[in-house]
Amino acid sequence: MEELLTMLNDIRLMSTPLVNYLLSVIEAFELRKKQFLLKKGMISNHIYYVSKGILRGYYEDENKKQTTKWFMDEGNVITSVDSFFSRTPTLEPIQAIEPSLLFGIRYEQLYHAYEHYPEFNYHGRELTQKYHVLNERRISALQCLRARERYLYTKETQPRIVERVSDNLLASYLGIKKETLSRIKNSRL
Amino acid sequence: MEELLTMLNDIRLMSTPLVNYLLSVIEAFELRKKQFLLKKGMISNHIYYVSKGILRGYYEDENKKQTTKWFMDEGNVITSVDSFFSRTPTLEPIQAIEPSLLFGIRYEQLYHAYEHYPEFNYHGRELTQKYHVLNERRISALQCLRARERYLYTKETQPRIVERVSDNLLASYLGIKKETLSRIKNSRL
DNA sequence: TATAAGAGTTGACATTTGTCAACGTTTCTA
DNA sequence: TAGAAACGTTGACAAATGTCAACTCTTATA
Repeated sequence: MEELLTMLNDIRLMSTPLVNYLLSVIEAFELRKKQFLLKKGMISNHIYYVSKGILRGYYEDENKKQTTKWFMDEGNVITSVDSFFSRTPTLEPIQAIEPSLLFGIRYEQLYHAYEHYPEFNYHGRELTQKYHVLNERRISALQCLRARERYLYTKETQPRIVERVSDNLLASYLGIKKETLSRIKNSRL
Repeated sequence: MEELLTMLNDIRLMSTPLVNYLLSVIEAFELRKKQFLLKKGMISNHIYYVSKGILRGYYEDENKKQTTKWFMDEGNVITSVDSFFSRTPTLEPIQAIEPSLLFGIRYEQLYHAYEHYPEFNYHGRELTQKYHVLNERRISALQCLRARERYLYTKETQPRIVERVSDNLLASYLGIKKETLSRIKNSRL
């Protein structure tokens, strides 16, 4: 919890009333391995800070084929972005890959903070910008690079993630099959 | 200019001092067809509102192969996101596809507004969120769909863009070759 | 207005990646 | 702790997409 406040204060020092409000509404969530934080069809009502563990958001098509859209570990802020901000049922379930500890705030309470503590929009804007920039880079990688290069790029830019998740999940994040990833790793491609 | 203020007031009504500040720092920019708004290696110092026209941001690799990262037309807010927010030289030149009229504000003046008119962080946050959500959807399309489906999805979700740009540029946006796009359009794939 | 440059199409063929099936190894879990 | 499930690897082959070259048709421009 302390670390979350530190992260926010590092963006810009928060006033005591704002801090007190946040402390009064933020809740802790514990997840077991493979447990779901959000299931398909639900509206994402919380945004979470990852204190411990690693999670993924994914998409599952009609044929049950899963595509991992993101991995997030300690220090990151997560939600099903589209669902949370557009208030619609999500196509993107979120699942813990390892046992995880999160701190979450509800949508209404987040917007209450934005309305009543205008300074907090600064934090919201900076955090959204951060993930927006990361998404821009991810789009470049998906659009411009081939399978092998996407793997090397991801290993370079997100080494902790690559070490931490199974090849099965990593392949679906890279947009390739696990067999192809295996061949790439063993230089057969 | 009026339309830009309307767009911002629609997000949340702005105070008169904020409006006056914006009016004092926003400049108009006119571009001819094919003219550059931003060239590779420059730091993106402005963020722009597109009043008339259509532009693209793209990436060019060592072999001069271009990949269009986005198209934006009337009513949108554009910049080279990574460069603008991380204050680094851009890899993403921006070029007008048609003659265009833009209204721009400098980075320093935008942040001046964020600091001195806290209410404006609300607008910055909402706009960043909007494009963040669009990027999330684009990542899904790039990662989950094949060439033909990406074309149909883009025609469905951005019909104005598909009608307005050449197949050459559209193909590079879809991450495929113009020959492949031609075959898709003529149902040979 | 002649000429060049750009845009879209098509065919033949190459390359990349996926599919399916099989197998050994590790890790859960009843 | 035995059996099942998940994971990673490999081979043979199939499907998707790229490459290159040629050709037409339009559009821009000297």
